[in-house]
Amino acid sequence: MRLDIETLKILDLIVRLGSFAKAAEQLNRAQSAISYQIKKLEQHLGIALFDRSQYRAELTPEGNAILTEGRRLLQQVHNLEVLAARFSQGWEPRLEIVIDGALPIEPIMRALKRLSELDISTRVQLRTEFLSGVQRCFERNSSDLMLVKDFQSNPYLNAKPLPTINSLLVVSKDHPLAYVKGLELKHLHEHVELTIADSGTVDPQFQDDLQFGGERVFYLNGFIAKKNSILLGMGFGWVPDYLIEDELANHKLVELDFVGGSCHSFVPKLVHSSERPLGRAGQLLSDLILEEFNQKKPTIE
Amino acid sequence: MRLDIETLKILDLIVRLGSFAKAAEQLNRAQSAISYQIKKLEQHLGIALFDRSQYRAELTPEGNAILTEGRRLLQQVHNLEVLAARFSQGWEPRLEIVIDGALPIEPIMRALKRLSELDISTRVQLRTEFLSGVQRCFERNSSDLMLVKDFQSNPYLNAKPLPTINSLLVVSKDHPLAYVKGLELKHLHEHVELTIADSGTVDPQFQDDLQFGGERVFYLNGFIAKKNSILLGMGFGWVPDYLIEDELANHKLVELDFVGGSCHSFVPKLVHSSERPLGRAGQLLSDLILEEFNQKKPTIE
DNA sequence: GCAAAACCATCCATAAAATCGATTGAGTTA
DNA sequence: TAACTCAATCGATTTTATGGATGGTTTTGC
Repeated sequence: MRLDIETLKILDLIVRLGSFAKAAEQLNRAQSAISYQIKKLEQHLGIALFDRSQYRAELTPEGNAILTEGRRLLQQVHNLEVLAARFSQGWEPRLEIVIDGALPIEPIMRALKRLSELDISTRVQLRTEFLSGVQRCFERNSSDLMLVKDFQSNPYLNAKPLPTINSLLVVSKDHPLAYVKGLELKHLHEHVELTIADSGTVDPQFQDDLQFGGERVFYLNGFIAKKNSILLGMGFGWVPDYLIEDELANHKLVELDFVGGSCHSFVPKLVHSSERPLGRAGQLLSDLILEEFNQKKPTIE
Repeated sequence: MRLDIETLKILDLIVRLGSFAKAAEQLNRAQSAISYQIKKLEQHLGIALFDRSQYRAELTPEGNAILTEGRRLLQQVHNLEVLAARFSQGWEPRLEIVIDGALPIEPIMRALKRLSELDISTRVQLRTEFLSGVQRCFERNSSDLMLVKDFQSNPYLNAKPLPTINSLLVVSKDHPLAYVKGLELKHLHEHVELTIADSGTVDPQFQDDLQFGGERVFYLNGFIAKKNSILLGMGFGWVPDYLIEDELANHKLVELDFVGGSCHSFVPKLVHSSERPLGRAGQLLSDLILEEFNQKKPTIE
């Protein structure tokens, strides 16, 4: 004999309609069933919810207090059922995404915002890693989606290409290498290279294959820090072009004239594993991300 | 087929103990009953709470989300049951008290504070009225207790005396009446009388019987306002002595030498109606109020 | 002022549900 | 490999909820 939700609903209905009989009618039940339930509730709680001394059964003050609490409870029950309904419609409870810090964050944020505006119950967790750290995090945490610059393929990973991003080899306009024509590797080795620490490994041999192998390499933990360091003249390095459009236009940064090339393109991928199929929110977010990327950043050859 | 609390408790227990079987044992039920309830819940919610593909049934992410919400719900159910338990032990849900503004508020506040420290669920409502307004409010609102200077008795009202309070007829030291010996009524009539508006009636004939009937009477809405007005030299009036001990000691206020007497004692009463018997909190508060009054303000002859 | 209607409690028979005990098959431990 | 543990399932049984009828009030409508 326990407190049950159904009886609280009955209590609420009785009070709203004003009588046991009306509540019974509304619920398509016999009035005796209503009386029985209320009596049972009163016995369980050990208090009189209704004062039956008058013609109409009236809520006691205690009953009123219980009703107030009970209504709060009913609201919460409703919330729980809505949550369950969402899940049963395919909305997964949580969605974890890992992205490479080299990719622009704005389209992702716009996609997340649009997802959140749909008022679904899925909780989204976003992580940023670098280089191999993305895939390592994706696999270790069984994440649902990853946005990578590059990844080790396997039969279960399903990748969709995103618009190409160009990385430029740049340096501050005040740096000794600026405006020098026909730079060779040996020239670069005389200066500090700024790069991003791979968050997936501590072993330098697996670092970014775009490194030049000079003696002085500074590892930074994000492209914003890298860009700022380059702007301060600390060294040279690769930076995605979308981050430095302004600085290139006003010549605070200049592209190096490196004989090996100063522009490097890559095709970022949106990846998920078919071992862990995407739920409804995952599919939706996946679509939104593709849409946002393709809308804002037209592909460059 | 509705969501019921009992099943949420079972769900919680399964997860805490780690298996259906252990939960069944703890609940002194057969394991089949537990399976049955969980299956029913899953059908009701339309989602799988457990993943049964492995040896041990494991919570799905959806199940985990439901469990989290469910635990919140169980907490609320528990609160409701505690509330009911308090009521069944005699703690009434609310308690309304009306006091006369002429009485000192500190002992009442101390009593209320001590009551609240007992962590009971009774909500206390306090009102301040003046003179007949106290009883009018008490009767109109079916209040539980009143603290009055005076009241119209009836067979159902049960009054307990509180320590005597003295009202003094005082005036500012700078007022023309100050230090005048042998004042008669006609002298008083030449000056402004300050008094408290009876909150129970708008008809002046039922006003405080201590009024002097002069032509210029200012009605104020509280003793603090009255005291301040007297201090400013606006007129004379009765003020309870506990409010003006300091001012009398440093002679900012002086007692009038009125031939009709300048000190008027009254015995405040703590009253409740036997038509509405006090609940447990009412009795307790009643005791606390008596204790606080008798402790702090020893009776004066 | 009287009859009809509304209100709620109670009783009893029955329909619906939860539970038990036993069994099965899969997985784990020693 | 034998002994356990785990959870699903099934049929029988107990427990609980419901419907319908009745009775004692009080209110409403005429």
